[in-house]
Amino acid sequence: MDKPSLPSGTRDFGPEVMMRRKFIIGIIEETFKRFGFLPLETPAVENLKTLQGKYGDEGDQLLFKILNNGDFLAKADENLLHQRDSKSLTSQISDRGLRYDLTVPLARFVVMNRDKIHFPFKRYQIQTVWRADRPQKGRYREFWQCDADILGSQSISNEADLLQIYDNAFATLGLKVNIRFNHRGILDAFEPWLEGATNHDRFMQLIDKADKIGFEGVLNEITNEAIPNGAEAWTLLHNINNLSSNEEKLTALQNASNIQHEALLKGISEIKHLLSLLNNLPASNTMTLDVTLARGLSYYTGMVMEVVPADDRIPEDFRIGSIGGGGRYDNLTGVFGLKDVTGVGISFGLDRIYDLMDAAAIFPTESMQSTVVLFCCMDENALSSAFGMAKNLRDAGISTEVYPGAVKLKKQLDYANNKSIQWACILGEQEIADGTVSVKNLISGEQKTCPQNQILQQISQ
RNA sequence: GCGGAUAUAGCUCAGUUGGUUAGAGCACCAGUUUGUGGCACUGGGGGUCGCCGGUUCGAACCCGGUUAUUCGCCCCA
Repeated sequence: MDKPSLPSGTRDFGPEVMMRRKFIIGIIEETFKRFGFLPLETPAVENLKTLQGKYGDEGDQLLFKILNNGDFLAKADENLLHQRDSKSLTSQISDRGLRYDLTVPLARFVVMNRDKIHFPFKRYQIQTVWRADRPQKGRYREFWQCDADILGSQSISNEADLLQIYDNAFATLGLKVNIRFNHRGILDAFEPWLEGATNHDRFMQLIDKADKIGFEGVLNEITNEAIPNGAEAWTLLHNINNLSSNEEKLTALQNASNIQHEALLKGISEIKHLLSLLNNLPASNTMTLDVTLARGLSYYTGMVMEVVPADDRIPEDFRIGSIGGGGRYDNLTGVFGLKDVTGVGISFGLDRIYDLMDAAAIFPTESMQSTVVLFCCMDENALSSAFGMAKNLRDAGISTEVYPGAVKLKKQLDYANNKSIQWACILGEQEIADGTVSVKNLISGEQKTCPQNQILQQISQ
């Protein structure tokens, strides 16, 4: 018999893990709802046409593709088959793939349902996505994203809402983070100075690595690749970032002579607007303008945001990238034929948040508990009384189990112990005869015998 | 797509220059205790040492290949 195994980059989530994942999901979902977002789910499988060309060449390679059903090779091109040309053959033998993120399915949904949707459209979506990436620490082939997006509203108040969602959710989770934001307009303003779009794209790719390789590391790479004025531009950004307040950074940007550009003015004014909305609201986490934040080359066109852990309970050596990110993208639905719909959204990286909270050991105990009361019967005759009492407790909202069968008491109490059940209600010959039940507190060891209709009073003391 | 590391019981791992019957802890089962858990003690079940081949009188150990996992790089959450 073959040893059972999992495909690499995928995981089972056992009951203990699921309890904690649900704890996280519950808080994120509750926060989304409290800001007026409504749920959306889309299929795991999308047409490849929907997915391809949306994530760049690299992204296309990372798509999981599904073989067509039936005799899929029969209609395939003879030459391509003979040449073993996998890439060209793919389009002939695979029409569908697994979704790669939640944003493209959202765009597809909005375009297909434009007659039913009222803008601004606020939806959240908590589902699995798949990427055929090489797995490594904090990176999986199957993972979850928790997205909230607003479509069809240009107002910066949406960005303000999203930053508050980050702050609220992580505060409720009990994890300290740093919320960073930037505006693509600020970075776009560097394009003339860097002498063109190609240099600019590469520059943004490189500065995105600052977290990993530091100021010097980025500077070296920029120098190696001889990006015109790259070193100066990077130094300017770095110096601005070292200023202590968001306002000082904005002033410095305004005064930087090499990057004066329409895009910069738009970026600065939108950030000022954002800060004015958030100014008087108390926040649990720091929100800092990080002028080096680029977030890849993807579709972002306005504000970009990112969440990084900042909790001292996380072990020093536990390095993991961002645990959330988002931003504004103009013309989100353009590729599907619906023009001029702007969108802004954020995403929570559930799996990384879990890994962090696990490493920092900050899951509250209530995220672990399930059953509160276990009925232990000494003989089969007691089971029916136990069922009656268990129903009453459940009706009162208390998670209750009746141990299956009248096995040895030691075994039943072991079971309760392993499951961290707080109360054992023991029913033997004596209790049944007297119409009582022995209620034992498994934490203190205390045990009292009481009438069968008074369990609730016993355990709520 | 490229590089490094690892692979021994259900899990985490020991295993001496290559030498008899491959070990520990945890978990599981039973007992000490026929109605009282956590602790302790005693006993028990459990292994194709990833797989294939080679060297050797003899391989968990050395060599080659292969597969899987994992950590980095590219890229990303």
